[in-house]
Amino acid sequence: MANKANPTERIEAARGRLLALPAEKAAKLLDPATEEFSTHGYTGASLNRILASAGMSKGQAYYYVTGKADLYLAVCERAFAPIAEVAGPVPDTLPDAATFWLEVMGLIEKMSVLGQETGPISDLGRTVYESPESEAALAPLIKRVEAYLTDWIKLGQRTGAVRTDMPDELLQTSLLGLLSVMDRWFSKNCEGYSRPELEAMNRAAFQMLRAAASPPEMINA
Amino acid sequence: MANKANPTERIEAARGRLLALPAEKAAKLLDPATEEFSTHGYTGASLNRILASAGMSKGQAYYYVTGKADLYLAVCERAFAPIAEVAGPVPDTLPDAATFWLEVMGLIEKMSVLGQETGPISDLGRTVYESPESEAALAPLIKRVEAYLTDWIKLGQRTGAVRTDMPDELLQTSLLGLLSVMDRWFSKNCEGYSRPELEAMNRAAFQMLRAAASPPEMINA
DNA sequence: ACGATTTTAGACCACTGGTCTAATTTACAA
DNA sequence: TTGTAAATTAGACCAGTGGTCTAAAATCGT
Repeated sequence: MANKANPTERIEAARGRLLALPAEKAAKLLDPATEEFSTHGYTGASLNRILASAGMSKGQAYYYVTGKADLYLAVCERAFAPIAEVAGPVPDTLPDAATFWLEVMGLIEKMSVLGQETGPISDLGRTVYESPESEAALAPLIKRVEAYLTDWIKLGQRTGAVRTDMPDELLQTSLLGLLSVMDRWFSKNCEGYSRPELEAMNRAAFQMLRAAASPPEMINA
Repeated sequence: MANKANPTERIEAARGRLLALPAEKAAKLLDPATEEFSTHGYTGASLNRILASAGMSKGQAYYYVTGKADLYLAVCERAFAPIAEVAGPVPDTLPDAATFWLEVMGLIEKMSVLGQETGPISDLGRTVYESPESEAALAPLIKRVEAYLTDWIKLGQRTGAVRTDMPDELLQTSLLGLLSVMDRWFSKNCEGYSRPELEAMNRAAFQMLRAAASPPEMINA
């Protein structure tokens, strides 16, 4: 039977079917969806356009995904999966602030390299905070990312590398915002610059992040 | 006559009629529209809902505004007008970096005071960069704001207060992003804190902005 | 070969922003 | 006051939206 299943069950059933699909088959739906969400944002994206360009019927798609929000979540989870993989766990302790920033720099480096391989994930990333609707759709994903970032910030604070003079949430929001806006810029403009120029800019951007995050005592004037 | 007017003429005609309206009459449409755009973002907002809650017919509204994009622009321009007013012109020169930051601090202070008076403008502000569609709709407004910010940054660079080690656009994007994300946080969370706490947080946030913008030479470790 | 289950197709629904015409109201002149 | 031209309003109408649902088709296990 299993009819009249409550919504939670329904979405989980559909999710299960989608995940059971061979990646290649899932891509038939997720690829066009990724393209559409990237270029039009969440609310602006057209499900019908996605279906048309995927060559699927509505019934077929809705068998693997319960709606637009669900599809959006699936798209983002797939897109961000490699990043999550390369991220790795947050260390428990570090000797001092300097090594903390070295670690962070390495992490960012890895991610930016990955970003260039994987293609422009930023266009999709910028849609995340587009509207209350999009945030709601991605709530589970967002929660995980923020928890991860929080762990790093807390580690930074333990090592004395990160300021402790404002509420955690404000600090975290600010740094995440700064990071994402920079990421967006780089992914948009990286083609106009040479490798050495890019590296210099990367260094400057990293220094900016670090300066923002560091305790105020470390600033001169 | 004046039929078959080209699109530019049409929108200007409508704009003229809207501006000619007594503010109180215009508010009948713009107030519900502001509410709707704030809570649902640009693409997510429903024109029909706005019209219903304004008690206007479609024909009436479209007489003063040529479409959703146009209405959105009108809403944002009205909402940001007082800010633009209090902003004032950018000085030509300043003696040194310290006074530059004093000026900036004063400016931010003025704006945050105004923000608390005017009500939560940030909910609307966050919708600006929601999607390509919303950005396109606000293009004229965005251009003006960014030009203003650029002037301040250039002044800061002339006085040695602001770093010059990255492309103008990256610097500007980053600082604007940082500012807006902070503004959003404050407008959302200011009610949970006492006055002294708020002031302390404000100081910390400002210091963070300053640290990010300052030339790297000014950082110790 | 048969019955049960999974999968697909697409008609259908209430809604979206936008256009257009016809009616109404307003303004002004004779 | 009346007549007429212009400004303003009402709402039917259109193609397109995300989402639901039923009935047919394909697949599987026995």
